Amino acid sequence: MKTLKIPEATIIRLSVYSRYLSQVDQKGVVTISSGEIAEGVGVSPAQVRKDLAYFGEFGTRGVGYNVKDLHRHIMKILGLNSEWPTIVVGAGNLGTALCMYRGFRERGFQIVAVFDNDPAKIGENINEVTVYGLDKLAEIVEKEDVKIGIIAVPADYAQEVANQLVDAGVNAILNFAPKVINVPDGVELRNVDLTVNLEILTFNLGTQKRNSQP
Amino acid sequence: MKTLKIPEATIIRLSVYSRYLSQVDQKGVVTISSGEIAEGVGVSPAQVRKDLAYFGEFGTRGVGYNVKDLHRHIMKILGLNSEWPTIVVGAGNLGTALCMYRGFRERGFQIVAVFDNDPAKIGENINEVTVYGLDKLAEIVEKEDVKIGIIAVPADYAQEVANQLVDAGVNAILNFAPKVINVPDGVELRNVDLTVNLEILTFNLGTQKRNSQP
DNA sequence: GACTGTGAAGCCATTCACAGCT
DNA sequence: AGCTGTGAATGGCTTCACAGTC
Repeated sequence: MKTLKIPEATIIRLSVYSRYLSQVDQKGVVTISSGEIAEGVGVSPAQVRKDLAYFGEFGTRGVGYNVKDLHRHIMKILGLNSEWPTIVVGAGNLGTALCMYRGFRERGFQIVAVFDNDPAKIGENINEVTVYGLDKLAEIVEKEDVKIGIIAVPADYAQEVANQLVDAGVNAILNFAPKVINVPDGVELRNVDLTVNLEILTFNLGTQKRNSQP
Repeated sequence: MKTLKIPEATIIRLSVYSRYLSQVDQKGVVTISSGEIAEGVGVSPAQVRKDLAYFGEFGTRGVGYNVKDLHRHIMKILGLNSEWPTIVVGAGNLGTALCMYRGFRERGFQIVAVFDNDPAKIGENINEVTVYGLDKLAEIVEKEDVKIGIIAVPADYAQEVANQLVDAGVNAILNFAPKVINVPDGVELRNVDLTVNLEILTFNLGTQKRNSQP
């Protein structure tokens, strides 16, 4: 099978393109060029074309891309043509915020349950999502056919929770705990470290000062 | 001045190394090799050495690195040897979660104020941080010497808020709104898009299935 | 004339492999 | 003997430039 490897950077950009296209579509625009997309999201036109070319020929030479078609294609590529039942582990501040975050549902990620070990929280509702004890994890993952788990617990519990998610049958994990965790082959893992991003800013502020006389 | 360009990936890893080193330090370990760091954070030993080599010679050949020294050096490189007063704009779920998030304060990012336009929220306290109207932005940025602003408002307001932050004198912006925003040269900008990360997972789940017969 | 799709070139980051120090 | 620091080699992503299509 001809599966040339796709750069992760390309996937990130496709995700950005798709959001931009849905904005443009809502304005009623029918056709768009790689240059206009590039302008709208801050990359080069060649980059846009190259990214799309990994997956097929979606445009018309001399004309551009049909906005609706291209948007639909990208959503399909990203696997967003169907719903993804998702769970959050950790009903603290971050976990609660994630449950309430609208952006997830808008893109097809429906949070079907939250898990926490604090008895005071179990049984409560966060934005119509019920908090369960971790002992219910496997049961709900199976019943709701959950493939994606989000870890929003303190760093010290992250690995343990990851293990439980894997055992329960989850295939993909988004980890918000600032700790490196290990998962078996075949389980997808991504880490979002909120402080890393602030630290890149402070690093850049430091070098900026250093380079400020041209 | 000899300022060879540092890859951003290196900065991200330095941030991860520093957290790992503080864990190791707390266990009382005095010396560590590039191989052990690599093992602990999931990269190659050569990568660790290369990353550090951009900034100087911190190790001892034949021995390794002194944990405390290396940690201190990396914190200095990242600009984390002093406190960074920080503000959050948007007192919704995400903004509230960010204010309550302990990880920020642990690394020296102190959130000194939150801003929102909702009169019902103004004057309230979130985790000892007061919510102000946006009209107080410039005043507080100046008074508290704030360099970093975090945007946690809906996508449609992100650019407007970014402009106000820049006008108020903020040098660095962390944007959580799923929208491309523009800032003038000299202002550092990073975007954290929570849904992008989920979408990379779903993309990978899709290709995984496709490649599953070896 | 305008814009896509794509091989080739250029550029940047990672890995290799070994000299140099303790 | 063990481990760092680093030039050289590799691999991968981005940009260039142009042939192909409408």
